Formats: sequence, C-alpha cells, structure tokens
Amino acid sequence: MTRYNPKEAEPKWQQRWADAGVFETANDPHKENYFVLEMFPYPSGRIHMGHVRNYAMGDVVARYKKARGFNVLHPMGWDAFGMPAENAAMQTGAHPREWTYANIEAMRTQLQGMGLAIDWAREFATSDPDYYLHEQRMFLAFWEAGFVERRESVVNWDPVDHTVLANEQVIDGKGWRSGAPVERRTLSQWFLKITDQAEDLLAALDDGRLAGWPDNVKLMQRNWIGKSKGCKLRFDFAGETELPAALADGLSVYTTRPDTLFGASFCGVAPDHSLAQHFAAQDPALAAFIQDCQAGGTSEEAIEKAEKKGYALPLQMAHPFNPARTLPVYVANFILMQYGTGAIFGCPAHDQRDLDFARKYDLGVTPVVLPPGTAPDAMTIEAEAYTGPGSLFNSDFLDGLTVEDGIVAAIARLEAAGQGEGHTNFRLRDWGVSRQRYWGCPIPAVHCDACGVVPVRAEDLPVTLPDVPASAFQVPGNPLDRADDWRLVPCPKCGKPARRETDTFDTFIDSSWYFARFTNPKADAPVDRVAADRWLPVDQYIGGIEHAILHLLYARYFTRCMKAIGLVDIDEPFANLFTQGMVTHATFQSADGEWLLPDDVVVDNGEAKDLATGRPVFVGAVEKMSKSKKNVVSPEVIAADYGVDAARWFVLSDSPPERDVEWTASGIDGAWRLMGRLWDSVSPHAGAFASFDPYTVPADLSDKDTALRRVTHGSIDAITSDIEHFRFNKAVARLYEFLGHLRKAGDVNAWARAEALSALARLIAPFIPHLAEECWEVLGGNGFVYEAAWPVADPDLLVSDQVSLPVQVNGKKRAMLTIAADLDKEGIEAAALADPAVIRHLEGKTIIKKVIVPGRIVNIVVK
RNA sequence: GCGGACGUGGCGGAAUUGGUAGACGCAACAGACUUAAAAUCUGUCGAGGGUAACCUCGUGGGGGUUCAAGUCCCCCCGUCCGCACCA
Repeated sequence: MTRYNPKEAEPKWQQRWADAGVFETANDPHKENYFVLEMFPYPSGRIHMGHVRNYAMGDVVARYKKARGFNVLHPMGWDAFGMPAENAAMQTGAHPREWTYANIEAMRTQLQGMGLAIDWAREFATSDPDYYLHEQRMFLAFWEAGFVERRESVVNWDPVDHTVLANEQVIDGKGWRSGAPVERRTLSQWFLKITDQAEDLLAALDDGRLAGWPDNVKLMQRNWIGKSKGCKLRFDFAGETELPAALADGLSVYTTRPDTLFGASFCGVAPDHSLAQHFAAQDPALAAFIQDCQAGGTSEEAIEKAEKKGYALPLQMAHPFNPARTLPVYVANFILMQYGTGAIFGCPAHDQRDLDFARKYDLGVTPVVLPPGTAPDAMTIEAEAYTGPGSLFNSDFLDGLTVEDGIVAAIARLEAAGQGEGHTNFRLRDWGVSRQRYWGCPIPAVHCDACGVVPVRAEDLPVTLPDVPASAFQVPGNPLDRADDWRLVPCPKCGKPARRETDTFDTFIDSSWYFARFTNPKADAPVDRVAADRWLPVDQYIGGIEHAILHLLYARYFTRCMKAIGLVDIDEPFANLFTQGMVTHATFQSADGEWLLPDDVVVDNGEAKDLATGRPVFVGAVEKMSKSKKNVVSPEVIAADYGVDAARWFVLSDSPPERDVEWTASGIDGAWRLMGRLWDSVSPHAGAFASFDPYTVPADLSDKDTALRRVTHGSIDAITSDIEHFRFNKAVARLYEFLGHLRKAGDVNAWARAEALSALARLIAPFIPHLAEECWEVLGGNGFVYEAAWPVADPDLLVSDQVSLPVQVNGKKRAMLTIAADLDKEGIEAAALADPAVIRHLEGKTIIKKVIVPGRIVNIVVK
C-alpha cells in the first residue's frame, strides 16, 4: 500500500481538469443556472489563509451544485485599482501597472494551485482598459440619467493618501486605509446620488428581497441608511435683523420631536452653518470658537469627552407657536452640519445633549412630557432628560395628547401656518466618488472654460491612463495633474482648449458591477443583457463581514442604477449572502517585545520557546492573521508540506464558517491524518466498481451489510443537508464518522462496500477534490468525480425498524429501550414499565403521569 | 449611550429548535507494534462518590414556566461586533 502523495496527485489532477476544460461554464438549457461568487481579491501579491478559507467555501458550493446538476458559473477576477499599487511605486520605484499585473500573475498561480473549480476563461482585472471602458460608458449613461452630480462640498480629506474619502470610508474619524485623522476640505467633487435610492435600499432589507442575507448585515445597513421621520420647521427672527437676503428667511431646523416645541429654550446651529459663518466674519472671537470646534478630533474618545460648548449669536428667534416668546441662538459644537439642516431647537427637558447644554449656559428647562402615572407638579428634571413616552403638558393646544399624537398635531399646525412640513431624513449621504489618484479609472469628463464640464464623446472612450514614468510617484500629489500631454485636450463640444478631469473613480465603483460583467466578460456593452438575465442575481455571494456596509451597499445601489438604464433586470445583485469568519492564530512575542513568526517558535511541554535561541516566548492573544504581528502561516508553505486539500479541509473544520477559525499546527496535522486514513481505506479496494451495479441491490445482504448501507445513506443525507445550510464544520464531522464506520465495518459484502466507497468519494469531492479524484480513479469510476452526480440517499434506509428510546423517571434518564420503530404508545408504555431499571425507580412510588412521545422520549412522573 | 450576537469539558465546537448534554476533531493518558523514537493502530477521557451495577451534581449566576430547559420568560454578570454628539 502506497502513501497518498499530494505533491504528485494535486498538480496531476489540476492539469487533467485544465486539459479537459471541465471548469468551463456550461450553458445546458435543460439545467438550472447557479452563480456562486466569492468577493474578488485585491492583487496584493500573495494569497493568505483568509483567501484560502473564502475560496474553499465557494469551491465547496460550486462543486456541490455542479454535482447536483446545475450549470455553475464560478469566476475569478481582480479588484486591481487602488492605493497599495501607488504606495508600492513610492517605496520600490515600480510602476503601479507593472506591480499590479505581476502580482496578478503570482496570485493566479497560487489560486490555481488550490485546485478551485473556477472558469478562468472569464478572468479580468478592473484595471484592464476593456473593463474600465465599460465602466466609463456606464458612468456617462448614469450622468445622462441624472444619477451623477458635481458639487462643491466639504469633503473628508486623507492627508496621508492625499485623497478624498467617502463617509463610509471614514472610521472613527480616520481614513479606512491610512488610519490618519481625516481633515475637512472644500473641493469640487463628483457624486453619485445614492440618497435618491435610500428609501428603496432600506425597503428591500425588510420586504423579502434580501431574505437570503444575514440579519446582522441587514441591520448594519439599516442603521447606516438611518431613516428618521420628523419635520423641518422655520424659526423666524424676532425683531429687526440686518442679515443678507440669503439668510434673512429665518432658521430652518429638523426635529423628530415637534411635540416638544413648547419646551424649547434655545436654538443651535452647527459651526459650519452659514449663519455662524456670517457672524464669524465680523466677530473674531466667534471665528476662533468655530475654528476650535473644527479642530476638535472626530475620534470616538474626543467626542466622548468633548464638553458641550456654545457661542451666543446676537439674534433672537420667535417661537413658531407663540411669536411673543423668543429664543437665543447659539453656535454649538455638538451640532452636525451634515445631518438634517445643521440647526436644531433645544428642548432640554427631553434631550440629554440639550440638557447638558442648558445647564452650562443657564437656559430654561421646561418639561412638556409627563411620564405615565406622574402628577404634573411632581415632574422635575434634574441631571437626566426624560425621553420616554407620556402625555403632553405645559403645551397649549397639545396638552393631553400622547407623544405620537402630539407629533402629528404639531406638524399639522406647522403645515397650516406655512412654517414647516413633515420630513424624512436619512443619515446616508451621497457617495463622493472622486479620488485624486493615478491608479484608478479615469473619470470621462473634460473641463472647458466655455462649456463647463463636458462628457467625453462615446467614440473617444476609453479614456486610458497615460503612461507616466515610475518616478512620477515619488512626488506628492496626483501624477495625472502633471501629465499635460494627456490632460490638455480640446473640448468635445466646442473644440477650444480644455482640460481633462484628473480625478479617478473610487475603486468601490469597480467592485460595484463586476459580478454582472462576469456573466459575459467579453461583451461589447458593459453588461450583456441576455447573459445577465440568465445568471443574475448571484445565487450565492461569499465574503468578509468587513464589507457589510461599503461594498455591499454600493453594489446594491449600482444595480438599481444599471436597472434604470436597462442593463439588468434585477434590483438586488446578491440573492444569498454568506459572511465568513477570519482565520486567526496565536501571537508570539520574545522577552524584548519582538513579534515572532509561528515557524520560529517551538512548543515543548506547553512551554513556548524561540526555535533559534531557546529562550522563552510569550504566547499572546489569538488574533486575525496579520503581517504586523507576524502571526501568519503561509498557504504556500502549508501546501508544500501537506497539500492544498489538507489546508482546505482544515479551514472548513472545527469552527462554523461564519465564525473565526484558529489555525493550529495540530489542527493541520489532524487534517493530514485524515488524508492518510482515507487513502488507506480506499486504495486496497482498487477496481471495486468493476462489478458494481449501483441500481441492483443484491438480495443476499446480511444485517451487517445493511447496517453499513444505513450508515452510507445516513451520511449522504446529513452531509447534503449540512452543505446546503453552510454547516461545513458539521459536514466534516460527519465525514469523519462515516469513514470511522467504514473502517470498522470489517468483512462486508463487496457490493455494500462499493456503494459506501462510491458515496464517500463523491461526498469528499467538494472539500478535498484532488484526493477524491485519486480515490475515484483507483476505484474505477467513470471520468472525473467532479462530473459525477451527487449521491442520493434512499429514504428507506434513513429509518430503522429498531430504535432506541430513552425512558425518564421524573425527568431523569433511567433506561434505554430498544424497540420496534412502529410500536404504538401502549406497547411503548408496557416496554418502559417492564424495564428493570425503571421498575427499581418506581418502587414505593405512585405514578401520577405518563408522558409518551413516540420516537422521542418516555417520561414517568411519580410521587 | 443605542442596536445586535453570544456565554456548553483542558481547547475548537455538536445537540434534529422544548425531549438521551458533550457528536466530530484537537490535546492528554494508557496499551499494541518497535532495540528505541516517529508514524500507525486500540482504548480511556465533564466533576464527585462507589470494587462494581450504579448514584449525585453539571451548559456564566439567580429566579420562573413545563412531565421535561443548554434551548422559552424575568433579573443580574461577562465577552464580542456594529453605530455613535443623528436633533
């Protein structure tokens, strides 16, 4: 018996699969279509264990669906534009294009070495001009359809990456990639009007269109869209003002609580509100105050500790329901220009921030909501605002109404008086897509002094990136700004000298439609409508939870835009989404704080030591594999030592797929042992299929043979269900059990054994495809196991005629009956009461109740 | 602060959704093979008591519902994730 040798078997089967072209997407009209997609990788240069886990899961699904008779589309591509290529250019002097495409080459080889059932003929990179040509075409169509807007706006500026960030890309006030505190700048920017779709993006989360998405992702998107219902209302200035016309109309505020208007004691505006800016121009102290507010970090801590601060403006506002009452106006640091109208009215009794502010500036606190069961004179506000339900008081025409009714009544009164209207506000803001970078898709527009911003003519697409020398990246700023040969062009409209747009697209645009391009990557339109209708939406999308908001929201929005211009006929791009957990590893640190690679550490009797020096090593937390903490294990090294099947097997074992899995040396050893046991169990039965007719069950099977058949069919049933439900860890456990039974089956009928082996080879194929092919071949299977049909469990073998039934006395298990499966309640009761152990526990007691649940349990209650 | 998920052996995790708690793997221990080790195989493996058959306890803590609770309800404690001065 020879040992299984993955070093020979894996390349051999990869070659045979490729030669036979088995992974090419089939278009059999008699079969159903299934599109499985893993989030495509950024070509950083090397695959890591996270990729292995992600693609192993997708491959299980793809191979399983293929075996179930689907036409499977399982493509791969590269999210190839982006900052790291330019950073590499700065550091190494390599041109971003060369760096990127060299990385793609390297990573493709690595991925192909994983033996993934991918149709490589459909591969593309988003940096291919043929891809971004269509992105530009689509953008021009969006522009024409009114989805695009150019506007001056205060943007999040990343001072390290020298580029603008979308709000979604600002995390705790820092750039999502650089980690640098974000600054505010006013720039003219391209926007996609995602807020126009806010209602539908939100509605689809709840109306069943995303039934196949995890709840936590839907919740995160719901919070991000942040719908709130309230009203916009206008406060007029009390008395004469000398404000310019643009500001003279009063102050527009947004509130969700118009019912508390009678408790208002001040108005507030954001530091960058136009009213604040107006007075700052005349008042240096206010200007200083505003600057102070803006300098304050937007980080979590800074906000937590920030005191409510205000600066009174020389203005008074009239109360909308009682113009005789006037309210002071403050510029306040806790008011956000980006939300609502950038202005509020403060009701200290029922809003904690307003209360903090009112206490500091000694403003009135008038409670207007009476908690249920509280007397009006007992209602006082001390340090805590009351935000709960109740009935309104101190509120004129609103007195006695509930909060809900009060909101409706207040809005009605405001609308009647022409002072306000009901308004739905979203937290979501439009998607700024301009990036001041070279390595991205050029925005196909030209700036002309006479014509303004003009789209590039269709026949002039694609606008390709100019060749700039690698040295251009050594200078800060955008090389496109300096590429005058490329930048200076005639205006497409009037022909006069004009300038190309030098911003490129946010790379999230590239990944917002790639799934549609995969349905026909050679199409001469952005999307081939026939192919898209055949394959979309993606049936199963798999990727990291870190994309729960950014990528997944943009892709949903983009799909709506594509539908609007007729490119696709779907609202939602991903019917089912699965977010997989990370691959983690223990961290190791030497006495002097240096991080150590797992390979440099040896664990001996529970003591970790530095392999080179023998000195003790501190074992730290189990964390996501990362270069900075060196707790990485290279897929290449593992593949070289154990083969890719073992690595695939291990990352799918133990932990549920949505949870993190800890990589351990003993774990991969365990996976490796399984490979050996499997091969040792299969290889002695070479040619077992020679006289095996799966459709003719021999008549002379012994009980032992039938017992094996039950195990075989039970395993088929359970593993099928586990794969369907993404319970790969359980499928793995069942395969261990199946193999264990098979090994202990001893001397069984050759037919029953062949049936078991045939099922086994096919059941392991999605997980460890190379070994499965090796087994299939030695057994004498036809063709590739990849192309073999999935085994089907015989329902008759899933039910046994004998079952064991636990018997409880007072809820404690006392006996185990082995009885006929179809025994009726009386029979079960008789058998239970006849059991010696049960009799012993009933002795001297009175039976007060007998609970008999056939197939489940018997419980006898005694006193 | 708001929202969500979760808490089971030495460890990762199972438990058909109210019905035998701890499947399967890892680690550990014992044995077989071996001159020896590795590899491989066999067995044990929640805690306590008992020679044993068995008994008691046990799913973060406390209470409750039920014939029956890891699972449902209430109150605590803890961990993780997301959002966060959102009016």
